[in-house]
Amino acid sequence: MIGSVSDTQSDGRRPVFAAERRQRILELVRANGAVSLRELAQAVHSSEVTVRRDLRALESEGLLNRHHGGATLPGELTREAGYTHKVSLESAEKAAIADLAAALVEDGDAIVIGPGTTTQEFARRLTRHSELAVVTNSLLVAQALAASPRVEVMLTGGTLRGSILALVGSAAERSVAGLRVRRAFISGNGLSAERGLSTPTMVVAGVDRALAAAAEEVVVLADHTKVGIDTMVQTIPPEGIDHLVTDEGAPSEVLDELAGRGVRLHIARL
Amino acid sequence: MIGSVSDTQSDGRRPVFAAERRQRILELVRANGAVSLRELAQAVHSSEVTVRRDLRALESEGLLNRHHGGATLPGELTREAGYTHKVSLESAEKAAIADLAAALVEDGDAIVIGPGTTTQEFARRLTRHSELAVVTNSLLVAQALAASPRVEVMLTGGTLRGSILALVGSAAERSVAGLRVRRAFISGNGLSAERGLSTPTMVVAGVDRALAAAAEEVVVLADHTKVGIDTMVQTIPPEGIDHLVTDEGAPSEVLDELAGRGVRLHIARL
DNA sequence: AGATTTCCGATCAGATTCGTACTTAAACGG
DNA sequence: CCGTTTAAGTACGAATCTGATCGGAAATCT
Repeated sequence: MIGSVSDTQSDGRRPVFAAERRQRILELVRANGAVSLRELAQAVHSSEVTVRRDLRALESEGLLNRHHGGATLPGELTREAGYTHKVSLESAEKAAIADLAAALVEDGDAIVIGPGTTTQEFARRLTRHSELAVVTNSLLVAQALAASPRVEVMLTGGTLRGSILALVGSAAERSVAGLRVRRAFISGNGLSAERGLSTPTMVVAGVDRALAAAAEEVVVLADHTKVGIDTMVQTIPPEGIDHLVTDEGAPSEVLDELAGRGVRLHIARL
Repeated sequence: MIGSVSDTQSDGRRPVFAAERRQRILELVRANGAVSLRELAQAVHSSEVTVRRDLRALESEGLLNRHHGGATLPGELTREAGYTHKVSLESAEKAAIADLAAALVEDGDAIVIGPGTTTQEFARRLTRHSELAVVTNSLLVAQALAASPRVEVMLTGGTLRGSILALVGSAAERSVAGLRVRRAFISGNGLSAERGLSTPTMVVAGVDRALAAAAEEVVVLADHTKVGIDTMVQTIPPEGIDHLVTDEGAPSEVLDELAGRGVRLHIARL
């Protein structure tokens, strides 16, 4: 379709090919960070429907993010891969999971807590424990425990990832390298029987692995919307997971498979 | 990116997407710790109803806490009684000091920021800078800068001191050991000409020293209530202080003495 | 403790935008 | 020369976003 160079009439009219138009759209979005659909249509001399189609294609390639009214760069405005939208209504499930997971913690324990809204909820449950030592890379988890005088909170170092308010990077991984705790409580964006726990970004995966490596046992906290889902980067293989805390909505075939690989299941009832 | 598209007069209409607006709201809440609903509505040029909806969505994602009249950072301690009380006190002086100190930062700098209400205020002024690298041991400073994509924030590791939401201890000191930045912006509880900067607790003093040691120049931020005061542990001797940013109320004899020891003075005018 | 003011939640209406179906135009091949 | 295929434009119903209003709840003041 693009190969039809035979007809290059170089006079006043410009034959705008689809690829050329999309490239121009990308340039505009990159230059301004956010451009409205109307402006784009005007800029490339096409109808809004055409631009919409282009945007859909570009979005599927991950080159930009589409919103109501226009498009933006990926990364700047996006939080973690949009999974947070789904999670927004599951607060009851999360609370139940957090309750159940808190039962796995005993006074005097040393534990690791990873970032995530579920683990944050879990951390709130620990304020009544005594003589707890908690290592985390999540600012929200740290703040949830900051007011508890009998819980010692250690934060890993690292560069701050603003979208999830957690510390990542080589410094974060190094700072837990010499650590040894009893249990690590980790969340993620997807959990499948084949690939285990996974998240959509590399840097987050790196620290998650490091956190898990510091613990004798790994406890995964995942509500049912994440069970059976695979995202880009694998963090913990199924064999590395010792406990899974989830809620009733999780597909049983995935749970059975995980149990077959040695994962102990804890199902929270609402 | 917000300021760059501010030429609304020429076009008469600017595309503000929902996601963009929410991001801006988050930015404001993180930078100020607590923002009223009315202020938010005014800042994003939307109705209060819309902001309320946004807040509801953001709260369900755990990114902020909302309550009557506005929203605050997530985490219980952020609006601890003593803390917000202190923030409101002398806010005019602190703001003036922060403004003046922000002028000492240039795009592309690498700086260190210590904990404290004044330095937190100072950090808020840096959200518009580009290509900034900030190292801090204060969770509040980190959160103030979390939403700025052009500022890289690195947190030291360490054990969390809940009362000031800052990281202390040997791990914190170690993590800045190999660091070298241009300027360190430090606050404290007292500043006298004889003993320099001081704080009432040992562990805080330890990190303050470590932070100062990582910078070529040390900038002390202290409002007039701290000038002439000595507290228990000395952190930085007067010779180690390169700049002092304070306000008009500071006793001139102390300032003169400090100037005589090589401290460059920056007096903020209200 | 009671009254007043402020703020929140819910419902409704207006406007814009999105998705899909349908139509038109051009290119390609026989 | 004509049918088929692909891209682009038009149209319309559906979904979404925003702003306004009103009853009720919460906080503040006296």
